[in-house]
Amino acid sequence: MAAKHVKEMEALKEHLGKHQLKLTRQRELILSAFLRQEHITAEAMYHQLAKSDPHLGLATIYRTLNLFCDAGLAQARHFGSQTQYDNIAHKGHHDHLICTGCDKIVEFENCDIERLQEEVATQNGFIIKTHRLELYGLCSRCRH
Amino acid sequence: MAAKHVKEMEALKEHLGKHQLKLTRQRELILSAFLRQEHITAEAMYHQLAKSDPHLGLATIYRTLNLFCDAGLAQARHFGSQTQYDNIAHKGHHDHLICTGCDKIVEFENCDIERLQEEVATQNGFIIKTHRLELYGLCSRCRH
DNA sequence: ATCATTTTGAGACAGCTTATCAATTTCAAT
DNA sequence: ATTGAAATTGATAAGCTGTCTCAAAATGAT
Repeated sequence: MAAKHVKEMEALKEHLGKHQLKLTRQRELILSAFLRQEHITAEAMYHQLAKSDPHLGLATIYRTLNLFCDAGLAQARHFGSQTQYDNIAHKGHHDHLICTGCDKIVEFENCDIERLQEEVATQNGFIIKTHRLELYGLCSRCRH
Repeated sequence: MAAKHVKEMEALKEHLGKHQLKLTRQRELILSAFLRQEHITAEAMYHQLAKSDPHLGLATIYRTLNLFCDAGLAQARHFGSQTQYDNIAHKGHHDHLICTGCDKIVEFENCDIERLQEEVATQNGFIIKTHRLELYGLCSRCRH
């Protein structure tokens, strides 16, 4: 367990304590790997951790990532046919401009949009954990 | 085919023509049903259309809804374990607030966000055709 | 160290979507 | 209107993602 993830480790322990759950070697391992990512799928983590622990089961990874969601450390987001588990602590979110002509993807960040999103959420009694913004259109080259 | 959906019907025909695809009774039927919805799952449409055509296959509905996505009439959105097909013409410009606690969906519209999106796109040489904005978080009840 | 409780790993299982393929339908060219 | 190549359909098998089952192992309070 890297020292820099102590805060998240404590948060997990607190959740475990409150719900009569136990701290296991696997949960520590998966948390450590998870906190290094911005977002990851269970399958990707399964392959990534196969080196560290070849016997770590896929079901355990799913269970543990869902546990992280319950503990407020992760956020599940359905993307394509898979579930992405977002690292809530991770900063530096960016959105996407996607050209439907050539599939080019441009990443961008806009504080004003983020602020307005918060405003909308507050008006509706929501607290935002993550978001997804994708703008689909034609880039300058594909516009002809 | 209802007369009010002529525009979408033309758009579909144009797409079919460009890709050597054919206009079938099923495609007309499914388009007609789809345009009456704001968003729908393949399964829901399957049951809904069972009255009109008991032999219409589920696979055909999936294929056709995906065709509508290619034609720019629909947009697939993965939510929970299912895929929602959004009616782009009907939906116009509204986005979603999604509660990850109870799966509640609140639709909203915000002109300022739309304007900023256009701004970002212009700065990057893009012309937006559609977009998707989803805010994930907890609603007032699930926040505890 | 003991022992009730929780967790794990492996595979079975379930839900949603796509692939397969023979039979049918479409549509451009007669 | 008929023909025939190509696309589409319907039924179902197969694939993929994620959850459930359960015996064996690990945890942690005593």
